[in-house]
Amino acid sequence: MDSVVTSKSRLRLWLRVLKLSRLIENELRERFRKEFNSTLPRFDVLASLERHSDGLRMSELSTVLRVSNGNVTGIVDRLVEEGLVVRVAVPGDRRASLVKLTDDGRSQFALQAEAHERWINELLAMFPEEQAELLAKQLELGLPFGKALGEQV
Amino acid sequence: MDSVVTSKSRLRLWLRVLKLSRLIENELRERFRKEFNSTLPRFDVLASLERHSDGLRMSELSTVLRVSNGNVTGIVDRLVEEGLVVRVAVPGDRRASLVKLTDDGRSQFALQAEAHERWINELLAMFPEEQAELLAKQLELGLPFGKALGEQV
DNA sequence: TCAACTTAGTTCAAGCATGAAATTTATATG
DNA sequence: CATATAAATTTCATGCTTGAACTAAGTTGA
Repeated sequence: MDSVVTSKSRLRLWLRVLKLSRLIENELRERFRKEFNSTLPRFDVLASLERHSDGLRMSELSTVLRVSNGNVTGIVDRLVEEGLVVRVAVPGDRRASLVKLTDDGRSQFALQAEAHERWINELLAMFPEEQAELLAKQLELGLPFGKALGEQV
Repeated sequence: MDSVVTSKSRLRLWLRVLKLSRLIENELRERFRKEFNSTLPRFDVLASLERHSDGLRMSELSTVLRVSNGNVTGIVDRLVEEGLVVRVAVPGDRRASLVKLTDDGRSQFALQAEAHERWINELLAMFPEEQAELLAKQLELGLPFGKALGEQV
């Protein structure tokens, strides 16, 4: 019935996913700004560093977060200015640097992570836990070209 | 078992949705750039205008697309430069203007829309149609604070 | 009429994101 | 060793996005 290549159902799925993620992201952006005078990208960097307590190189950060190198440079610059992270020299390699959370960064992150989890539960409240679980599983299976890269989460 | 407010399953769901939408968006961005020397936001504007052939005001565009006014100004400026849309004066109201597709804009959009649909099918190929249908439906139900605004899609 | 308010849109500064070019340092290879 | 190549990061130009401030035009009502 449909053409060989094109399925309207996938397009519909994509539009739903996009709409949902935009909605949530916009709401989170606003809350991060108001509550913490911060942003989602900064939170993502802090979260990655929290998970890797030995620190991460700039290039590792950009792999884990799947964003460009230049992007990470800017975000880390601002986090350094704010005293939430530091760039530590790497002994064997003067090109590289290791980014680490400061104590302040770690405690800021703790606050933000608690709020983040609470907000997500609030914003996705229309999905009963069982359904959320199921949906997460279905979406996981389908992760495309997920060629075992950094594998965040 | 879980705390009253917080459910890990919703957080997991959110992270899946975010990951999937980032992956697709990044891929689409790259393809729009390479194939059409254009962007997703520009495509979104063209798509809205195609749907509303009488044209849309700036404020209507920003409502439909759920982005800020200033944002729409910039994107439309560039589309006007490229000759894909025009700003038409509104008879009764000298503050407003109606944005409309040009013939060129309409035919550019046709090309892009065909490719877009094809790409989505390719990128979401791991979801069989039935599953895509089902997932789309489940995600639809849950649309939060979807207070019957512009109702894109 | 005309001042107060509202509405439509633009401008602006800041931040995020990209890809390409440049810089600096490390590593090979002759 | 010396030079070529590769790797880690930064810089830069461009574009998207926001929220806040601003301009211009329409609307209201004393």
